[in-house]
Amino acid sequence: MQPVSPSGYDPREFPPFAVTVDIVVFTILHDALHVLLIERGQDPFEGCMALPGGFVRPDESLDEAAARELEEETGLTKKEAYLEQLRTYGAPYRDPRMRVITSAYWAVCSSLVIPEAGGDAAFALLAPMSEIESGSISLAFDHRDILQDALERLRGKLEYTSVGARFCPPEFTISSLRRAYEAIWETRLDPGNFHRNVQRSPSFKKVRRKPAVVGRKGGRPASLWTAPKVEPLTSAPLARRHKSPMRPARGSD
Amino acid sequence: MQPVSPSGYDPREFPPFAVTVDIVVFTILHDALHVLLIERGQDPFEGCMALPGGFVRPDESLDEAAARELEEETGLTKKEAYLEQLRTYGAPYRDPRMRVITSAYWAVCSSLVIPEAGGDAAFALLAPMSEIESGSISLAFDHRDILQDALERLRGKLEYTSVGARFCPPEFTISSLRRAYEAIWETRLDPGNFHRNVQRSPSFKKVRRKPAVVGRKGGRPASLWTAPKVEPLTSAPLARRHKSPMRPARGSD
DNA sequence: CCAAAAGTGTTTCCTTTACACCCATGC
DNA sequence: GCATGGGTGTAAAGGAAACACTTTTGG
Repeated sequence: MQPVSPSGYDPREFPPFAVTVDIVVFTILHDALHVLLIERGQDPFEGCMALPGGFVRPDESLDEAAARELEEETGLTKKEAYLEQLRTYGAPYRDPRMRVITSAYWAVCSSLVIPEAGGDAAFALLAPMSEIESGSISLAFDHRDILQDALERLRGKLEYTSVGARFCPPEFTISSLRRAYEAIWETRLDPGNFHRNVQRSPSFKKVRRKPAVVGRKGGRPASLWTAPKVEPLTSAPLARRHKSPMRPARGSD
Repeated sequence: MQPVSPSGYDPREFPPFAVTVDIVVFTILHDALHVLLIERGQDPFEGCMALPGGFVRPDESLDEAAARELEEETGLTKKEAYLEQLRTYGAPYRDPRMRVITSAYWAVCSSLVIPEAGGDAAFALLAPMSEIESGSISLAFDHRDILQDALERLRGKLEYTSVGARFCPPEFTISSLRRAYEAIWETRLDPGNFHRNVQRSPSFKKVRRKPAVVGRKGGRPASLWTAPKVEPLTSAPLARRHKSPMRPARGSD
């Protein structure tokens, strides 16, 4: 039989791989970055937490599989969440049962309703990213690595793109966007400078002034803004990511 | 049978995927960015050019497969080339024969000896990236997309990391590094400012002064430098990537 | 000597930063 | 009024860009 690939191998000679997608779903809760985890009720890593995910079907692309799994596990559609491939993990024994490679994706959403656990079905929770980094949560497979890589990617993209806006509802205030940045970078940002940079950025548009949400304590009502799409920021970043963990801002803290 | 994954599927129910790696090997030739391509002699896309690559074996990780294929096709080891995963491409019919997903990698090397084509064996060539972008080369599968994504990643990483040094031999002059930047970004950079930025960067170390290569026409001999590892640039980037395609520099040209 | 490339100094300009201050609202 | 957060002004500090100039070689 003739070889059918440039490297001289016939695909049919090769043992099958299972291909999955795993999704890191980020959201902000109580001014802290959280990720969606699901408790495994089955054999490998039973009782550990794992990223939501599942097998890629024969008729769908990786992106489609990720979008489908995201919707199945959270109800979020492509309109409601940002979704991007992170990287693919393929160590030979990352799944002890068989050869599985997984394309990890990361998603950003502004709010997430967690289905309540019913009976012994897998239950889901939003875990603070800080608890994952501190190692106090047991994670299945190589999901700790994936989460670490996803966090790194998120923190980087926050600086150079408008993806941060996806942590906020479609119409949001500049200060709520700033609080998302502060949560993700674990830093404090100057409100005045941040405000100016959002104003100047062509990625953000002001919408009609409107009395904001109910639970306000006082203070001037904020204008609402939108970010029509996630795109690289031309002109200046909204804020700069610093190496040093915390930078004090003026005023009270 | 019990479901064995959080999403309730048994891996054994799923049709097999073939998994390959494809590698974008970048190098500088005649002050222009080139990539290694191989002519396909077989069925799908016969006569088109394709990225080097091959099937992932059952006992190796994706990174190992990429490193092995790189060595098989170019002779380059991990010491001699930088190698990094780009992303994974998995459209259902990207290979018309069967379901194949491919993890694309990109590599950077300072020099590359192309094995001469023998008989009707697949022959390799270094193609200028400009010719690929202009569309004058027929590429197999989705390899044009992969090359475009790889170029974008390379251009970005050039700004924030020391990966550009891998286009130069282990010991190199600052001006040869600058010429690599100029080739990849298709721009001109100020020699004085670039020099100062390399000097200041902790990622670069000056080695003993040495009379440089033979084919020199005159001019003060340059010091040699090394970049021990590819890492994010602290302090300032060596140069800034501009949106506008060409920026004139002082002096002739 | 001159030409050419390496490397340094310096000025100008622009961005970022820090923070003072005013604005608009709830209580 | 007063507290609170929204939003603007601005001066000082820092860094990048442009380019003049010095250094060191080959011919």
